[in-house]
Amino acid sequence: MSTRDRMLDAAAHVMRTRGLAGATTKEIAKAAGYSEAALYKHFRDKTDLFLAVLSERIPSPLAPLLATLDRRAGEGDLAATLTEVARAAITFYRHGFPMAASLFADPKLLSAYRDALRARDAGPQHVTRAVAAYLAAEQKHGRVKPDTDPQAAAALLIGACLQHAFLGHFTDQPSDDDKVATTLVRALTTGL
Amino acid sequence: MSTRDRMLDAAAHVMRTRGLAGATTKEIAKAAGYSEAALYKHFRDKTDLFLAVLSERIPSPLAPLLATLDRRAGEGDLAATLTEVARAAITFYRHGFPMAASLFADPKLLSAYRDALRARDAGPQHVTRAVAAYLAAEQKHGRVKPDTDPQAAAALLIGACLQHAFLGHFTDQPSDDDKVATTLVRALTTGL
DNA sequence: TGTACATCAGTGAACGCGCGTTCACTGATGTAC
DNA sequence: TGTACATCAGTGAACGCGCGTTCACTGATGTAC
Repeated sequence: MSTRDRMLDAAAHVMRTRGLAGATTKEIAKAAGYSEAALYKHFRDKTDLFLAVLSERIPSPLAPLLATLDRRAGEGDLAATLTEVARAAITFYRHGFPMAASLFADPKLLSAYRDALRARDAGPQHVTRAVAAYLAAEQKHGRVKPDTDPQAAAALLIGACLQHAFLGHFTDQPSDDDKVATTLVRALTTGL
Repeated sequence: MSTRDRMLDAAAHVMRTRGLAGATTKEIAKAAGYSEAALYKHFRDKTDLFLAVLSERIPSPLAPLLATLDRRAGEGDLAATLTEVARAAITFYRHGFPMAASLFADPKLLSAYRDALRARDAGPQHVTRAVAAYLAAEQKHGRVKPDTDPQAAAALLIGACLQHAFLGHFTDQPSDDDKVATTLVRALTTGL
């Protein structure tokens, strides 16, 4: 594992545990086991380091899963597939939330990150979009009502996952993610 | 308007526009039109000022609306009521999001705010809870399917509103909130 | 193989700066007699 | 009404501190002949 990787891991860890405000060069260097000066051998400045953390240390277990959705339309159990997606989304959001939210404390960093995401054609919109595409495909297979709006339905499900992860951090109480995912999908399927 | 109020307004404004990191005593004092020293005549320290801003300057147009929901069960158009709630939620979340998210940059401040909310029995969970109570009441009136889970349905709708506000900040593109609210409610009502 | 030099990862100590906070103060307004 | 004093909102200037960043450096490893 390279020095650079150790520094990124340390920075990600400090950002998650102490928040963006507590993620000083001193703390990060200490956590990585190097001097502060060493950080500057691998990153131009602190912003450069943060952007690297955001790009390389926000895991995306979601992307591979979403990529498989194309092929799954019309096959298997629709509700089970959606539940799997919801569970993954909750996990992903729970993990990424503190760091993503932190960015709002520093508009400059936020917009730099936004630009980086745009350049890679990535970003939080893509989750809902992929699920919407899946639902539209299922609709063509006749497994979703023809008058359902796939985009809106996807927004409901993914939004609820985001909120669940957010509330988990805000209220600090544990919860059974599997059960929540199942319940949300059932409610979405049933309607009012 | 009291000096204290002017200071709180200024602090809220700076926090929203420059982020928590840019909300220095210097910037806040300048925005309020007072010296930095004057801030300390009205607030013990910076944390005290921030907590006052959070408590007194995060508007809650939502609370009065949610309070009326009790009485609305069984009356008027269900979809219209939900759409009204969704619209208000989007507005509320859009306005409050940057400041709330900023808190994740400073875990100490976050937990102090969480304690303050708990003391007032307030917090983000209450929105979904109030909507769930409303849906449960409508269910008793027979206007919502008996096998629908009110809590989950409310989580879907409110979560989607939160996500919509979040994405609005993250991607910086404008959107037609009324249309989004309508579409979400219709998708929730229809089911898959 | 030995020697002389180059490269490179990493460091300790210092730097200037902007931060939150405090200090002794000023000048306006209120109060007592 | 005038005078002497108290109160109070607000200030300018200074404070110590921790921040991000840079500097001249060290010691280990690689390379040339």
